[in-house]
Amino acid sequence: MEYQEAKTKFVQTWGALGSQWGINKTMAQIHAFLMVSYEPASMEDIMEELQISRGNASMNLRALMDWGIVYKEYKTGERREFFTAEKDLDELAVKIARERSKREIKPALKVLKEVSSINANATAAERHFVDQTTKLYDFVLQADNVLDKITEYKDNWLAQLLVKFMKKP
Amino acid sequence: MEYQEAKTKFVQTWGALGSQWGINKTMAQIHAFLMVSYEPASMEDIMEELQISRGNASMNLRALMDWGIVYKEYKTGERREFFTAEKDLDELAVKIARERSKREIKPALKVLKEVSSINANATAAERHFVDQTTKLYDFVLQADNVLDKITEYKDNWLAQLLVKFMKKP
DNA sequence: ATAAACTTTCATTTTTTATTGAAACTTCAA
DNA sequence: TTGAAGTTTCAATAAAAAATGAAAGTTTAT
Repeated sequence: MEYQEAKTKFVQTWGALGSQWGINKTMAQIHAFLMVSYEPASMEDIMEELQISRGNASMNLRALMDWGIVYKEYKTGERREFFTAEKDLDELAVKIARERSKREIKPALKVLKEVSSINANATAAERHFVDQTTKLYDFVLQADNVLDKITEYKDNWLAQLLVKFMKKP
Repeated sequence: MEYQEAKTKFVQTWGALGSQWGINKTMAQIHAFLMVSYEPASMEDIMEELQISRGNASMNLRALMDWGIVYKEYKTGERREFFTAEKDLDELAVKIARERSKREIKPALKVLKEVSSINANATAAERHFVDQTTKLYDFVLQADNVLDKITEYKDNWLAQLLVKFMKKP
């Protein structure tokens, strides 16, 4: 396999992985492309490489910047804007984790809290509902806290986590 | 809020969370419904509660059973099949993690390995590509290993993880 | 102030994904 | 062995999500 083929394959795979995890395919592809680009890329470069429209490129670049994992760059003497991706993987993981926690997990927690707090214990079914949603709330809250904790390490959190787990108690 | 309303809200929310994470909405809703059901539910019950067709219910129940998080139950003297969800949250998380690792992460790793192993170091761009995809491979591999390790604990892995992280080194 | 170079927006269209429903299949009881 | 009660399959359809592209908006140089 040579360079161009490998690059395309990588971008496609990353895009597919993205969709499986609820991230728009093109967004994941642009990110993949920028991650392996040696130099900052212009919107034209991206449109060309991924064969997508200007609007699509613009909207997904904006989304990636909102996530904090793609940056705009200005080259002196150049009118156009260029883009680069966060390339530090620890930093990338932390940002994705934070963003998904904020956008998806925290709102879900709020609802879990609400529905587990209803006043209903007339029937066994009602008691079971309250019991189960309470457990779920506790579980998700704890998971979210762990996520917070480990991302505090920032640098090398994954390696540290592995070390901790190698020496079982 | 009373019981029925809370139940519906919970099922809807769990369904929405599912789609955000790449799991078909109905599949997540059926799972949510079964998790808070005190008694095993028949296909009719599920169709009724979620207002979905027989085919849809059948296909998503099958998928949930493939994931190992919903079980068939037979009631003596009953012709119909009943369904229950895995209710132990540690067990549930472990099964989901395993399945997603097997279906999505492992295949992605295979591709990362491939594309990072190409023979290309003629240009700076080529070297950067190999370097970056190698790092990504290592990172994803490590993450997948951590996932494996922590799910080995099975019972209460989340709590243990939190404990480990409370006492920072 | 003008216009060239570039970016953003959003109504429309396309693509992808999920759902339906009816036919085929299975199982069990009589 | 027949048929009633139930389940599965899958081609057709519907719904949801993503992409297009042209018009509107910005920015900068002159």
